[in-house]
Amino acid sequence: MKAEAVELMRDEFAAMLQGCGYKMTSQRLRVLDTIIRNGDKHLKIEEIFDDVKSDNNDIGLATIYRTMQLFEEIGLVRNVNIGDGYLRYHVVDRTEKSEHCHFVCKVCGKVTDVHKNFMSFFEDDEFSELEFLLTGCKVQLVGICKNCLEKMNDEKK
Amino acid sequence: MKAEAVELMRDEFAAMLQGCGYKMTSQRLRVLDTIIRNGDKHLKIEEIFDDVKSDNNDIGLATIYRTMQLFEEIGLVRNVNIGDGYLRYHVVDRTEKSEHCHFVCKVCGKVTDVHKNFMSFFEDDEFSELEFLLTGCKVQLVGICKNCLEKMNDEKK
DNA sequence: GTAGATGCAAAATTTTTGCATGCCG
DNA sequence: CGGCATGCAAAAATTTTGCATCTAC
Repeated sequence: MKAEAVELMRDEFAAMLQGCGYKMTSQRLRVLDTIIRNGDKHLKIEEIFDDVKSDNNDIGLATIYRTMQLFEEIGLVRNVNIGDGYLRYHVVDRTEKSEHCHFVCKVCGKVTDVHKNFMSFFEDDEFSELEFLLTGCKVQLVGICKNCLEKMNDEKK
Repeated sequence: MKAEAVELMRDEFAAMLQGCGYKMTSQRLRVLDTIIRNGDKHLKIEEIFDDVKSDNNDIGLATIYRTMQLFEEIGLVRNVNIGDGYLRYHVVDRTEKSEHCHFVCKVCGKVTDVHKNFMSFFEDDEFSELEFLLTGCKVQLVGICKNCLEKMNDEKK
């Protein structure tokens, strides 16, 4: 998504915020821009902070924390936990039927989105015995990415 | 698993440690005892700390951190991330074919183990295009547990 | 005896909070 | 204007580290 897209979304974004009793501010718009430009990067707070600051305009770290909590609350982003100890976020794609899953390379740590609906896996009869209401699922695949596999092969030679 | 079981495991445990160049200590044995007695509780560091301390014998918090890192390294435990911001651990059951998954109640936060092998879900042809070597998967189911569902029903009445 | 382990306290990290000031609606 | 938002700094909370001492092997 390009900067123009962010520009176009601006009104819709303001409406979302106001609908929940929040205000549109330049900081929130700049954070929105950053997370949309890095839609698939699963940025952590510090990375969002650095990116937002890079436009020669200061912002407080606390504002990033508060803004991401707000974005999560209004359903704009979701947090991803790849086990590296940082809060990471990705933009929610409303056209997806269910949350996508993440493949994490255990060599380089890179996260790759896998767009596939897993909910159906968990909605069959086998699970009816579990006695709870299932509303969502998070799937994390772990392995070694193509890049790292190639590097490992090169080193062998 | 009872205390006797821990006692019986002691030699095997010592062998595991020594095989990796580590020493058997009373602290490590007490931590082992705690995590085995609470096998399905997914304790966080502080809870392990409190439990180990409760036998009227002091231990340092740093030791718990170092011990859990060690246990993870030798494959005795695995960390679970239910998104509450704490490092949590569960004992690895070597009789399970793959890692089990966790159901997290979004009302009370309780974690329930679901013993089911999901790896086969991800090993079919649809995934061959993904271009990475899949070695494991973590599945987290989210919903509302039986207890909370009942409470919600009671409140309606 | 020696290398690894512990305990304590200090440090480092990450995240939250209080409060004066600023700015959206 | 009024109240929500921001920035800063201080505080909290979690985890790591350094070092003297201790202990397993």
